[in-house]
Amino acid sequence: MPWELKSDRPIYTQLIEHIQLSIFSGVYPLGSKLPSGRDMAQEASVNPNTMQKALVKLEEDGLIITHRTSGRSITEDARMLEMAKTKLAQDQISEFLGKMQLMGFDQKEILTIINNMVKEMKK
Amino acid sequence: MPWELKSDRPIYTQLIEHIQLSIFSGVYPLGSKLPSGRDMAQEASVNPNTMQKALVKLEEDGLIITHRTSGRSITEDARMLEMAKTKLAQDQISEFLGKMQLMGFDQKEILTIINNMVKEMKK
DNA sequence: ATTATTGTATTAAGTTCCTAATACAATAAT
DNA sequence: ATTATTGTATTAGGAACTTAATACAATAAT
Repeated sequence: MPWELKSDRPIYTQLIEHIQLSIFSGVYPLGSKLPSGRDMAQEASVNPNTMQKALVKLEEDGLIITHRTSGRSITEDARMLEMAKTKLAQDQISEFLGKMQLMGFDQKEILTIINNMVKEMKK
Repeated sequence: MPWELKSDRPIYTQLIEHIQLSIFSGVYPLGSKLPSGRDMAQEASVNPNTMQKALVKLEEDGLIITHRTSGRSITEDARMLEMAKTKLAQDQISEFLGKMQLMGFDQKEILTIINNMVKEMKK
């Protein structure tokens, strides 16, 4: 899968999303070793520090583990990965619900609008 | 209601949210005249241009109307206001669903997680 | 007609964020 | 022991954004 980096958004966030998808979809299996940061940077045509920033965030989220001098690997624990995935979702949802409340929507309204939009998407 | 401006987020976005709430909750009734931009800026202890930026955005969203030299007013049309409110919600939801999809979640998963979180919130 | 009040445009200063260049540190490989 | 490879830290340049200062334009009020 190519990296398809655009300039309308920070590169490192796009790297994060790309690698997340690679992990979730099994491109990098559980426990497998990742290419070195420099190699990944070169493959994505990106400065090593930019890739570094993405990888550090992914470690904070619990998706990958770094071994000081021998590279990084995907977490071995399937439940850990599923929890990390759920946490990512919950962070997004919290932020989303917070904004909606700031705009004056209550939970009932939010659910109604979401259900309508999902219905539209399924058409 | 005080303005309660914090420094962890752009001021103008907080002004937008504050004024939105004032409109949605009826502090500024439909069709009523708003204080001048300068007055509102002073009341919020903010530079006039910062308030200006918030007001321009609110006009783009269809919530208020500007009369070149005689100030601004809230839209008179209740349906327009309701539409503007819904559009704000839909913009948020689109952005949210987009991020979730980038992270690899499908619609079913998204709905499941949201329902669980809303259940939690109601406790 | 004059003045005061309104929104608008221009410009600049300050800040934060992103990206890159470079050097450093630790250790696996030989 | 030496070397190559790994992640890390530091620093700087530049871009984008936020806020502010100031001047301008139009018109309602007098």
